[in-house]
Amino acid sequence: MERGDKREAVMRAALELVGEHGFHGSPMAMIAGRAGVAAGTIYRYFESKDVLIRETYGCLEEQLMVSVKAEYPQGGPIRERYLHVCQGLFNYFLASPLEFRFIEQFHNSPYGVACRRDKILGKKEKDIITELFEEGMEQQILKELPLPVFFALTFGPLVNLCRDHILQFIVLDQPLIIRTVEACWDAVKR
Amino acid sequence: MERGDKREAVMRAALELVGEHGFHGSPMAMIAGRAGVAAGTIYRYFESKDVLIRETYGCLEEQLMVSVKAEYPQGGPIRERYLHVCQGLFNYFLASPLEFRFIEQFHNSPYGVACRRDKILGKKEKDIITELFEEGMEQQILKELPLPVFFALTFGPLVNLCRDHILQFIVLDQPLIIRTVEACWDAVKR
Amino acid sequence: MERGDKREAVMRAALELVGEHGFHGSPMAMIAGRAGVAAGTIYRYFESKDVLIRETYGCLEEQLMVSVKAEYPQGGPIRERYLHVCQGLFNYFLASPLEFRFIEQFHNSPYGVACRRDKILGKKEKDIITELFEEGMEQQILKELPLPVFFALTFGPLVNLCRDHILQFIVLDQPLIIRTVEACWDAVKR
Amino acid sequence: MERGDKREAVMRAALELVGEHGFHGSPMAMIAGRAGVAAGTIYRYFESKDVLIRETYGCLEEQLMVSVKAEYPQGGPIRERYLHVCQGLFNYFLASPLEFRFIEQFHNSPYGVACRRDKILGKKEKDIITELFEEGMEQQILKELPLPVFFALTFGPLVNLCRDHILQFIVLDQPLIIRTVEACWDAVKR
DNA sequence: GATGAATGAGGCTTCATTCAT
DNA sequence: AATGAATGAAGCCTCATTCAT
Repeated sequence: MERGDKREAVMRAALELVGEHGFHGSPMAMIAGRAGVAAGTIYRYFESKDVLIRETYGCLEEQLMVSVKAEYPQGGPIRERYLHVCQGLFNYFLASPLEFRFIEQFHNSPYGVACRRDKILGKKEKDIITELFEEGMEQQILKELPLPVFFALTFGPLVNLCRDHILQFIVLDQPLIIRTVEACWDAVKR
Repeated sequence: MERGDKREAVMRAALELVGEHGFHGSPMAMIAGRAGVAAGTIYRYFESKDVLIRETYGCLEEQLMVSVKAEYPQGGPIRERYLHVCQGLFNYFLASPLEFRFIEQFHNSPYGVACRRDKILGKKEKDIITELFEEGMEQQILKELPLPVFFALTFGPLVNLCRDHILQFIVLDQPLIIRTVEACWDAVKR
Repeated sequence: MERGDKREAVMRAALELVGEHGFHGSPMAMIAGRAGVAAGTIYRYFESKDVLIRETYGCLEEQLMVSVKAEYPQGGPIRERYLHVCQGLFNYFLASPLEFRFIEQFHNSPYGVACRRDKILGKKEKDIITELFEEGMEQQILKELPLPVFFALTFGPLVNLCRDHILQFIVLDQPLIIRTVEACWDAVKR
Repeated sequence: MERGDKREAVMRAALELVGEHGFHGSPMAMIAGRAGVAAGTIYRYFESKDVLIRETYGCLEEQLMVSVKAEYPQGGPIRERYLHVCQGLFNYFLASPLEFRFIEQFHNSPYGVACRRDKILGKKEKDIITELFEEGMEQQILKELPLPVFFALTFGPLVNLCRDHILQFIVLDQPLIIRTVEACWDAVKR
């Protein structure tokens, strides 16, 4: 296995195990085992378990944004852009259940809170979705609400349903996804 | 302290500590300390830590339903009942941040998944909210969607915003709560 | 074994093992084994290995001072008091080789340096020996030297010889001890 | 870098790091880093960490003896020779704090004990200082004492004070060094 | 019933040493 | 000869659970 591969393998193992059993159900030794390396080896690539988790999350977030931005109708009507983003997220998550589970676990942990704080306080670059909401409000197409409310109205249902789908409590097909996303649009539009 | 009191004290301590520090940040010894009992004593009332957590959750869920049902306009219009339930939940959670945090932690853990499975598969009695959605669909006031989608469109944003409020990423006051709940209504109504 | 006994047993085990193998040759598990308790038990009595070491040292230092002060000819001539202290230390150390080894290891470690710094900077109460040197200088019986030099001229040889004796590189009997102590007196006296 | 240079570099790095952080604060990887070689490379020159430490010590001891012998008034009066040796050692150690720290660490470790045993049991060649003491006794200039007592009376204070100086608990200047060495002379002389 | 000291498995991390390149 | 990634044993510490008092 080559150098980069090993790093990848460790992150992949962390992704899988955390997705399946949570952070506390995923000891470093188990991650190492799944990755096919010795326990000590992980520490050549990641300073600590915390760092491993955070970097794994970082990669996932990047992938996610890439997937959302793909074919994004920049400059198109707000509604179209909103539907595009939501459907993109749905499709990404449903196609990547492990990634979804990991991201969820991350957000529901001290890591995630700190991360969210940074984002809301604007320490991270303003993303495509924030822009969308701000522009929508300016154009009086969206309701006049604080940003976190838009995020809640959009990602709250989305995340909820992806989880239910992955846990097989519901089956989401394209038509249902579209109808759900349109319901979210009803929530945010004026 | 009497028998029942001791049991209560332990659950209260578990609630507080888990709300503050999560399951893994709340050792049994610490729960015992907070409850004012010896560590071993907890095991006279709860078979294991898992059981303690689950029973504590059970109590919280009951309280929650009581609070939602209070002054519930049974027989009134769907919209009014929907708004009543949502506002009730918002107000309950914002007034009980520890309870909220505990419930959230619970739902994002293996316990929570099993619990949710039982509920969706109908192993538990049909609750007031399910009734509301089913009736609304019958009357063609609500959209035609699977139940889990209604839950997602409603509780997704609600939980999201309560968390943000408790973490002080946003300040929810009554007007904003109302506008948010009305946005959720827009999502579910036809 | 009773509560106090267990604490004692752990310190005793630490004393013995550190004396024999040094700090790094004395893992907590080995100390526990020697003390006849489980590894985790040590942590009921001592917050960490560091604390265990420091408290063990503290006890030894107390014993040492008790032994030095016993029959101390307070108010007697400087020379007599000096010889008394030195002989007391020699006899204590030779009778307690494990204690000696531990104290030595402690002094030659980061712990010991911090401890020494506190003592020299006067953070600890002025001890009987410091008094002796200061009084001796005032009375012009001792040479005019900084305190650390007196300590070096006295404890340097003393510690060196105790080590050699314990390692059986030399055999110290009472006459030799007396002659050695008198040689030290020659070094400090005017 | 040539073969010899690399070996030197490793020993130099070991010296520095052990002097600064002790044996256990100086992992092989860190020594390698400081020396500018790969970790594995060290093992081409030294069988193990133990061997590296011992050989490094050996070099230092040689240097030390060279420094002591420089301008040594061979054949001169005992007192002059004694003062020369002691002052030489003081000056060497104060000018080479890392070397001093390393030597000290070495002596206070299992390595050091074995080393000392060999020296005292005469397995090593008789050194200049031993000669000095033996000659001084013969000439009845020095007290009649076993050799280890002379060593203790001389090196005990010396090492003690060098440490205090390096740790900045005292400042040794030439006059104070001279007065201290003379005090040691008072201890050993008849 | 209540206590809380004791247990020991298990978690994270370090580091001397090896070995394929 | 040199490299440095990989190994895995071993260290410190935590904590759910038990049991003698």
